[in-house]
Amino acid sequence: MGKNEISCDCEVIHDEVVKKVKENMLDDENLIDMSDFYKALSDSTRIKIINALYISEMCVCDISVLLNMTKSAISHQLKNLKELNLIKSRRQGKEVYYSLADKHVNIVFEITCEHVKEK
Amino acid sequence: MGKNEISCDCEVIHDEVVKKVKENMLDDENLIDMSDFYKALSDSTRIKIINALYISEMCVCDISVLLNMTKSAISHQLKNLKELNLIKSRRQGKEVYYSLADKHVNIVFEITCEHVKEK
DNA sequence: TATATAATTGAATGTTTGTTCAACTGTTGG
DNA sequence: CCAACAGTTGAACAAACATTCAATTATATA
Repeated sequence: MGKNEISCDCEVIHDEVVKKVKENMLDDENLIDMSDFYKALSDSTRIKIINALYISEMCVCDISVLLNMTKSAISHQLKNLKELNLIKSRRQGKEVYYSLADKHVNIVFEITCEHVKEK
Repeated sequence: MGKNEISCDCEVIHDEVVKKVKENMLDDENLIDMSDFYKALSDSTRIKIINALYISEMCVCDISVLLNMTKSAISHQLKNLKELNLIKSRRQGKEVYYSLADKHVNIVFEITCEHVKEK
């Protein structure tokens, strides 16, 4: 299928609107980064982890107990969050401690928290 | 399985930390609302729609052309976004125009946009 | 060194989800 | 009333994903 082939099933109705929006939209790359960021927070286990780490640095065992889930399940989700740069980790002896990566994460969490509460 | 049965596979290591976090975490209900909100923005099609509506109110056909997708696919995603109160709609003749539900959506979009750009 | 515990990993499984397809509803204008 | 077009809907399908399970790595300590 050619690059410019049209796969929508209609004609444009408002040329100027589509043109204006096309010119002002973010790049695909930025938008995909944004959706990936939101994807990280779109699961209830992961948002609970973020909420927990917002309050305090924690090790995997403690998070497991807190959320009443296996270490394996938690560890998989921590890996997801780390790969998306939302959290960071440090090892101290046998334990690995996780915390939020930076203040951006805090801020977005807070803003959305307020947004949801006001509904 | 009983409500209080433990399904994690370890013992708590730092009692005080877990206690403190448990006391300060948001309610499950709030956290699930938050993850649902993020879920709405976690797909690249939906975030493109949000970005488009951030710039201008649009009808389904125009969004289809803009994103080069079928009206059906767009309509399904618009339904998702509307059920989560991120967008609203008004019918004018044959066309249905969609726009962002309120300023909260704008704000969260802007904040995350900045966050992602700064990485 | 051997053992115990913390954590990670990969494969497997069941669930969720995005898009397609075809049929349908709602509205306008001839 | 009917034809044309905008939009919606539900079922089907494939892809993505969360958790489980079993095996493995890493570290501390007896």
